[in-house]
Amino acid sequence: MLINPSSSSWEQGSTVNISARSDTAQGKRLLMAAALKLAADSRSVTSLGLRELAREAGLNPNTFYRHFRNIDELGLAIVEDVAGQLRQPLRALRYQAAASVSGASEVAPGGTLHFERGRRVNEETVRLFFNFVAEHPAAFIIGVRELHGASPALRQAVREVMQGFSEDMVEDIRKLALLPGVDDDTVSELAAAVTRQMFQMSLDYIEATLDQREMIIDQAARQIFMLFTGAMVLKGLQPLQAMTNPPNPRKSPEA
Amino acid sequence: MLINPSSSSWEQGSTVNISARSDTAQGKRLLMAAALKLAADSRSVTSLGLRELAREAGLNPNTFYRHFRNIDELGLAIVEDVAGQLRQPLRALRYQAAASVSGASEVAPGGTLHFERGRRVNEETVRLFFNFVAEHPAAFIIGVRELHGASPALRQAVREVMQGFSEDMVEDIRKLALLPGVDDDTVSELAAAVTRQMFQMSLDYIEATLDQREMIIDQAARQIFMLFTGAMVLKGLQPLQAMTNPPNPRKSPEA
DNA sequence: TACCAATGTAGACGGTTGTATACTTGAGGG
DNA sequence: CCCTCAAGTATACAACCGTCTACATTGGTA
Repeated sequence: MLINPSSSSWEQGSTVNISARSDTAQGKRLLMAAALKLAADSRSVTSLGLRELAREAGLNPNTFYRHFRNIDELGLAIVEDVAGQLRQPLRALRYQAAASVSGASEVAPGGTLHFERGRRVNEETVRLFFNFVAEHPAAFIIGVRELHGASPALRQAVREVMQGFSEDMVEDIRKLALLPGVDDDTVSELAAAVTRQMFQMSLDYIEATLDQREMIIDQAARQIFMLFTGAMVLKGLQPLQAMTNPPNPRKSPEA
Repeated sequence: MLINPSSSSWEQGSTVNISARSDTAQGKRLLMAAALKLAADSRSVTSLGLRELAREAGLNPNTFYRHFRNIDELGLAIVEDVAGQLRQPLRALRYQAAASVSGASEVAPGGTLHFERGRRVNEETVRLFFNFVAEHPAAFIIGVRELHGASPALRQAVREVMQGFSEDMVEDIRKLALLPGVDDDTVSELAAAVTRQMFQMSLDYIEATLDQREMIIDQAARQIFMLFTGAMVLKGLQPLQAMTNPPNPRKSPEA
C-alpha cells in the first residue's frame, strides 16, 4: 500500500528469476516469479495471498491449485530452485578469489606467505560474495527471512540449503589449504558460523549505501579472519604462553 | 490450523509477559500479550490480523484503535517493552558468570590464568545466556524473526535494541578485562558479531532437544572463544611468525 | 454537581480471501 | 479421428478482514 522511506534502490532489481526450464509449466514459473518479487520487497512468503499471487502473475486465481497445494509448497519450490541456481556460482567465487590472489602473491615469497595469502583470499572472497549478493538481492532477502520465518517447512528447507553451502565451503577450504592444521570438525563448525554470518550481513549490505558497503566488506573480512586465526592458534598451541600474560614488558620485535 | 511436527515443548511456555505497569491500560497490555503469544508460535507480527488479536485478547476489535494506529505500532511497543525487561538481566548474567568463575579459579594461580579465566567466563556466560533464552522463548523468537521481517520500522527497532545489548557487552568486556589489549573499535565489532550470532543460535536452542542443547552451548562457546583468541593474537603480533609456517619441522616445547 | 477525556462496546459497510464446481482449450497418442 | 489429460478460465459462496459511526461506562476534576 504505502511506500516505505527505505525504498532506495534495491526493491526493484530482482535479477534472480525463476529457472526457465522447458519442462516446467509456464504458469508455475509465473507464480514462482511473482512470489519471489512480492516476497522480496514486501512481505514474507507464508503471508502471501493466493489471489495476490495470481494477480501479480496475470493468471486466474484457481491456476494456483494446478501446481501447488499450499503456499508452503510454492515456497519450497522457490527455495529449491533458487538454491540450485546459486550453489555453483558461490563455489566459483572462492576459486576465482584464490586464483586472483595467488597470481599477485608472487611479489612476497617470504616467510609469512601462508598467513598473508589466507588473509587476502579471505578478503577477496568476501568482496566477491557481496558483489554476488548485490546482483541477486531477492534470493538472499527471502532466504534469510524464511530462515527465521513462521513456516517450519520453509525454515527447514532453507537450513538444509545453507548447510549445503557450508559443506561446499568446507571442501573448498580444504582444497585451497586456507586452514592448515585444523581438524575437519572444527572446519565444519567454522564454515557453518561463517555462512550464517555472511547471509545475515548480506541483508545489511543490500540495504546499505555505497560507502557503508565498503565498511561492511571490511568488517566481515576482519571478523572471519579473526575467527580463522583463533582456530589455528588454538590448534597449534605454541603461541599460548605468549599471550596469557598480556601486560608483558618485553615488546615483540615489531616495536 | 494444523499442528506442525516440531511442536515439541516450546510453543506454549511464553514466560515473558507484557510488563504489568499500572500506568498502561489493561486493554493495551492484553493486546500486546496476545500479539506476543500469536507471533511467537505461528506467524510474524506484521501479518497478524486486527480481529485475530482482539479475539485472542478477549476484546472488541475496535479496542485496538484506542491504543494503536497500525500493527507496526503494536510491534514497536512490544519490542520496546520486552527489550526493557531483558536488558538488565542479560547484563547480570555476565557478572554472575565472572563471579562464579573467579571464585573457582583460585585453584590455578599459574601463568595461564588470564587465558583460562577468559575461557571459563565465556563458557559460563554462554550457558547462562541460553538458560535465559529457554526461560523467555517468545521474546527471542519474535526478536530474531522481526530483525529480518517485512516491516522496516520493526527491523530498525530490533536492530537498535540489539545494538544496545551489544554496547552493554562492550562495557562488561572492558570491566571484566576479558579482551585485554584489544582496542575499543575491535571490541565493539566483536560484540556486535557475537550478539548477532547468539541471537540467531537462540532459535536453534529453543527448538533443540536436551542433548542437542548441550552441543549448541559448547559450539557457541567455542566459536566465541576462537573469535576472541583471534582478536587478541592479531593485536599483540608476537605469535604471528610462529604460525605462518604451519608444516614446521621444529616442534614447539610442548611436544 | 457537571463536565470531560479515556476506555471499551455494538453494529454495519464494502472489499478480499480461500476454495468448490463446472467449463474451455490445446497438444499427443492410440 | 477421437479420446484423454494437463493447463487455464469462469462463476459463485461463505467467511473474514479493516474501518467507520455511534453509544456506554468509568474516573478524575473544575
